[in-house]
Amino acid sequence: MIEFKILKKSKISRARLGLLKTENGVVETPCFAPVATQAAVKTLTSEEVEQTKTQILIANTFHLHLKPGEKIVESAGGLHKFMNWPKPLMTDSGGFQVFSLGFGRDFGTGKILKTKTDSLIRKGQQPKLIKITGGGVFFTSPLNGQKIFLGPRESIKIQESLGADIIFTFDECTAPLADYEYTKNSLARTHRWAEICLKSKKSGQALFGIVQGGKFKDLRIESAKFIGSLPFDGFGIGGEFGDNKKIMAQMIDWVIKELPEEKPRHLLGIGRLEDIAKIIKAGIDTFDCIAPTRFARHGIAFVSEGELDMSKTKFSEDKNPLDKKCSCFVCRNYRRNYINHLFRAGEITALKLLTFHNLYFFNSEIANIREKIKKGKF
RNA sequence: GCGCAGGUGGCAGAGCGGUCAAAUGCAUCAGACUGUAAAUCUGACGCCCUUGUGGCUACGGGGGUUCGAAUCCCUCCCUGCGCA
Repeated sequence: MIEFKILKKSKISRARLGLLKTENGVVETPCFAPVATQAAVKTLTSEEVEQTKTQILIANTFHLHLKPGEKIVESAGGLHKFMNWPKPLMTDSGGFQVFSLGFGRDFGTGKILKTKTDSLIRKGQQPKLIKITGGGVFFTSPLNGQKIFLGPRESIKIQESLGADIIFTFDECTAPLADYEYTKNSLARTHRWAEICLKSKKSGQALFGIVQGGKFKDLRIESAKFIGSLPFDGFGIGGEFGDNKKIMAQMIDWVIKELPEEKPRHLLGIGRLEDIAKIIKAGIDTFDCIAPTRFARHGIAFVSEGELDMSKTKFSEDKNPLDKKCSCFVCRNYRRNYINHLFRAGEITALKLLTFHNLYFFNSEIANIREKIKKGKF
């Protein structure tokens, strides 16, 4: 079980300062959760992740079900022991894979639409490789074509075996191309699944219900009201976030107003550097995103100036640390020219150094924000 | 000196008479990435412009055969290997 305590509410925004207590430790919120899909933050050991001041991780039900299978994790004593991460853990339900391996893959789109397209996903339409039904989703593993069925009961059962502190309801993350009717229909299904998840859970893990509804205000509000009315331990806000960033904050706003105040809210899959302040001000307590880790592997350092592509030649003679104000071991000990060299030389150390820095930098930025909230300045 | 094999875009390396401004890989440059199929993906990559079934210059140098040559012939230069 978890306990959520709100220490302070901002008077100038919806931001709040809180403590999320779990059996494996306390999370100071607002807080970022790095993504450890396959029970690992890519390039880092769990010990290294701890050194980035990370408080909580999120792993993935779908991927761990495929490999190595929840039985193996369970027999290892659960995810915490399996990956030697003694701190709080979340598992995503597999609902994101309904999108990422479905329409996301078919249309080559992410959760936020970049370019306007005429193609819309209409009610009744199915992705090429997966089949979404009322009872759950038939996946085709992209790895080997294996067929996997995941519904609310299956997802909860797997998540119980994995043993994270916080688990999520099985939902359908809808695509930004989904039209109103598709989204409405999908939402009804996601709501039904949420109730089933709630009923089928036997463990003492905290269960977060996920709000969907796409870009449609009435659906978002309807979803927040419905999910918010159920006895979840907290709430996830998922799905697409519109055609541009301006809409995103507004969409969070629609939802947050409808959710019970005393419970934690997790924003699923959002967290580029530029988003942090906005989403915390919108009232988000925790959020996860692959950006700091994946971008690191693609050469991007998150620093005070913004996102720097450390693989560019312009850094080949730059003797500065990644960020002058950052106190992580990478910034204390290494210079940009070295990291640039590592990238150009294809050395995997480059990926590790940037991953470490990005996480540390993210966590520091958010720690600063917590301080500001405490002082009433955020 | 003789014999053999070669000289192709930044590099490696295909092509061996037209569909070749020239495969592919690497390198380079630019862009993307938001609950991770991602140490990934996309695009550009001879020069010029009015950006096009456009123009120009190109496959070691020079000459030739041919309607047409990176591709065939002659010659020169260079490289590698072998033999003196």
